[in-house]
Amino acid sequence: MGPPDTRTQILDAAERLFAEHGYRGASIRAITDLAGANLAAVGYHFGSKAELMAAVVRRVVEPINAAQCAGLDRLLARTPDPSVAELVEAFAGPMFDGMTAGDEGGARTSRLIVTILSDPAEEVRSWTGAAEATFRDRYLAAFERALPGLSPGELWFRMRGILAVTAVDRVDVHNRPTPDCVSPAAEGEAARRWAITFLAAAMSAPPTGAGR
Amino acid sequence: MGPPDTRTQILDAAERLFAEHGYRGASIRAITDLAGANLAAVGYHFGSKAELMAAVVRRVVEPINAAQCAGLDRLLARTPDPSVAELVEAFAGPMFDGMTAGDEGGARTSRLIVTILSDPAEEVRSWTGAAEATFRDRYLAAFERALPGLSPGELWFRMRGILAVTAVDRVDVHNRPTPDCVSPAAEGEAARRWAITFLAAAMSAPPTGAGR
DNA sequence: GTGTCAGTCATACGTTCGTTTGATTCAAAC
DNA sequence: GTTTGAATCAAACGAACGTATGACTGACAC
Repeated sequence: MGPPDTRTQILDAAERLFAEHGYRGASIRAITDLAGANLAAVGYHFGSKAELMAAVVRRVVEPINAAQCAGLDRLLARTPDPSVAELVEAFAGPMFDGMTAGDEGGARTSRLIVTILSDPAEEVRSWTGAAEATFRDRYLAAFERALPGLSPGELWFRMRGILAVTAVDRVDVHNRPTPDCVSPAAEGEAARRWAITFLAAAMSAPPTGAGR
Repeated sequence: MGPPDTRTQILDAAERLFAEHGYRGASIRAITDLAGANLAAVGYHFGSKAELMAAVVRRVVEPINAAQCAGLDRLLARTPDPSVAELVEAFAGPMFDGMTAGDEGGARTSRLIVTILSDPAEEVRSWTGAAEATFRDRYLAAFERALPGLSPGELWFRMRGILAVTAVDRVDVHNRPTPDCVSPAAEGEAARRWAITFLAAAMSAPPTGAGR
């Protein structure tokens, strides 16, 4: 409730500008201006622009990862063999939570995640906490049991498909949305249910035959 | 067979470096160095860096769009009501074609497309030819007929899901691929079939109920 | 020979970038 | 009152950027 400290205001401004203009496109001058802070504050509080980006990403990704992890725990505590739909909901659902406050229906956070995923800069790629790899493997194992007969390669492909849809599908990839359609980003709850439906069906598809 | 002219070599180098480092991350100095051309050649042949990017994108996207358009024509010439799987194949298939020569299994071109889709720079977004909007609406109408009962908003969401999966799913979104899995980007043909399976099932999902 | 012109070249300009520095502020500690 | 240390500030640094300029090259036309 107290006045937000400079560090937090810089994080907020950076999260917004990194999402809007990408890592390279957001200068620390623009960030500190938006935050109402001095140019040197980034160096003082974070060390460098790259470390600021890492802090921003950590703040966004960690709660999502924690929720994904907790969701799987909750699921496995109930049954050793969750359904595909349950696994999809537990994995993809958290990406839609906490994306509504101050965020245009999640579009901004989604764009930030896309920026992270697609930015080829080496410094941006070293964002993930150590926890990510372990719980991801746990999901992989759970999906593997729910989808017998699926090759490891195809399962891996499909898990990345979940990431792709949840992240990309909420930003305006087309510059001109069809006018007679409701803007998907405007309705966070609808997007969530659409995504779960879409992905549960996709994950449940029978294995691709080896033949042509 | 003749010696490639400077213009083409710059286009090749730019396509590669834009894909690897993004629009802002690839300097025209690095591009002209890789192309073995002079720094001023970009200005001479293309006018500016933005126009170079536009030329690169046009060269990559136009054959894909043409193939998507032709695929729909071929489909509609056979039957007025193609199946969802046929429509998915016609729409997503061309994104996997012509991505094998000189391109690491399509990963590089995919990354370039992701760069285009996700880069928030205004100048990058004005890439699409006028043809794109029209044939996209034709696909929209065809999917609408094949999927009665789907709201326009959800249909729109699903079509963007196709783009997300075909583009993102072939780049290494995770920095550490699970070691015991075949790298998906390495096998272009497998990725193509996996994507079609994945997306056909996803598109064919029943409409999301209005209820909670 | 002279003129023309597309292409290439070295070089420089002005801007913006990330980072660093050293002074300054100010509340708490003693 | 003095000291301390975290925090903020204006200012400057060198590097890299996109772009512009003017000279040079060589083939072709007349």
